[in-house]
Amino acid sequence: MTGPLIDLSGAEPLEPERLQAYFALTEAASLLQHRVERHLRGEGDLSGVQFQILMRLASGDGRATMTELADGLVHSRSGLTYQAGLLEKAGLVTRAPSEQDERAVVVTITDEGVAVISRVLPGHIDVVRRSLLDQLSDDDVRRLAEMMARVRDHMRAEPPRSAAARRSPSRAPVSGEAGGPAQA
Amino acid sequence: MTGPLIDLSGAEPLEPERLQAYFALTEAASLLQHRVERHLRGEGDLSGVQFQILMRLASGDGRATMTELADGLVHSRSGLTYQAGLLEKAGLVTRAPSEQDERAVVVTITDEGVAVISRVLPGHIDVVRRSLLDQLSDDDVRRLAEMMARVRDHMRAEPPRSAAARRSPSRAPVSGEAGGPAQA
DNA sequence: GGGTTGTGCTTCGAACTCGAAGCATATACG
DNA sequence: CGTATATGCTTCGAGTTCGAAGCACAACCC
Repeated sequence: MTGPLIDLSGAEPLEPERLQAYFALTEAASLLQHRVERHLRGEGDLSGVQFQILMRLASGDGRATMTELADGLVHSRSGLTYQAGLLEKAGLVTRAPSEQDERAVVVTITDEGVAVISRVLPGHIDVVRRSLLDQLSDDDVRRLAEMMARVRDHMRAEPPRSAAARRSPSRAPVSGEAGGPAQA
Repeated sequence: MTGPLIDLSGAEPLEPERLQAYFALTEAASLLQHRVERHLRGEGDLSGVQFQILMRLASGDGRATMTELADGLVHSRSGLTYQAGLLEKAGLVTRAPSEQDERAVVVTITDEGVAVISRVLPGHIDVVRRSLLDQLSDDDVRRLAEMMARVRDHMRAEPPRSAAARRSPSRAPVSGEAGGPAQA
C-alpha cells in the first residue's frame, strides 16, 4: 500500500517540468504576496488591495472611477467597494458621484493618501528587491517581465470560459443571449 | 494638480523594468489563481487550499501531519485546521492522533478523496495549460521553473525579517529571542 | 520526579472576500 | 416621451482567512 496514490496520465501527459514551473510560480508568488502584505500591514497599516488602489491613483492624475480601478485590479467589485470605504474612512481618499455620469463614483486620492504612499513605498520596494529581484539576473528580469506580460495579456483578453453576462431579470432567458464577451 | 502624484526616487531608483517584472508577475499569478479556483469550485466543489492538501497527500503515501502540510503550503495553521475540517466532513480525509506523538494529528486521504482528485485533475491541468503553458515556449518554461524555484527557495530559507518566535507566556520578553526561523 | 520550556494543533474574534440581488441612473428603441 | 435594457455601484449573507490566545502533550534540566 505504498507509492503515489494518484496517476497523472489522465489527459495529456504534461511533462513534470511544466508542472514544476506552474507549482514554483504559484508558490513563489504566494510567498511574495504574503511578505508584501505583512510589510504593508506593519508599516502604514494598509491591506494589499488598499495599497494597489492608492498606487494606481498616485501613478496617474489621482482620480479614477470604481470601474477603472476594478479593471486594473484583480478583485471583485464588492470587495473594491469595501476597501474604498475603508480608505475613505481613513481619509486617504474621497468619493463623489461623477459629473458626466451620476451612476459613476470618482475616487480621488487625498494629500494624506499621497503622504502614506510616499512613506510606505521605499520599504515596499525594499521587500520586493530582497525577496525577488536580488535573486534574478538582469536578463532573468527582462525575460520574466516579458513572459508574465504575455501571459497576463492572454488571460485578460480571453474570458475564462464562462463569462456569463448579467441575466435580465424580468425576462425569460430563452433566446440566444450569447451577446458580448464580458469583463471579469 | 496634474502629472503623477508620486515620486519614486525615494530609496534606490529601481529601474522601471524591474518594477514591471514584479507587477506583471503579481498580476499574472493572481489571474491564474482566480481561474484555477473558479474551475475547482465549479468542478468538484473544492477550494484551492483543499485541492492543494489533497494533491500533497495523493502525491506521497497518502498521510501527513498538519505541520508537514503547513510547511509545504503557504497558509496559516488555523486556516489549515479549518480546511482540513471541511475535508473531513466531506469524507475526503480522516484525522487521527499520531501514534508516536499524541499532539500530532495525522491526516489521511480516503479512497473518495483520491477519486475526487483523479476526477478534477485533468480539467485542472487543462486550465493551467490554456492559461499559462500554452503562452510559453519550452525554453521559457525551463527558464521560468528555474527562476521561480530559486526565488521560492530563497524566501523559504530566509525568514521575512520579523519571524518572532512564540513569546514565552510567564516570562518577561527581555533577552534576545532570535531563535529559529519560522514557517509562514 | 517536578518545574520550565518547547511543540502541535485548535478555538476564537475580527477582518476580508466573493457572488447574487438590489437600487439608481443612462441609453436604446418604439 | 415611455418602456425595456444596459451599466455603475452598493448591500447583503455566507464562507474564508489570519494572528493571538489557549490547551495538551513532549522534552529537557536540576
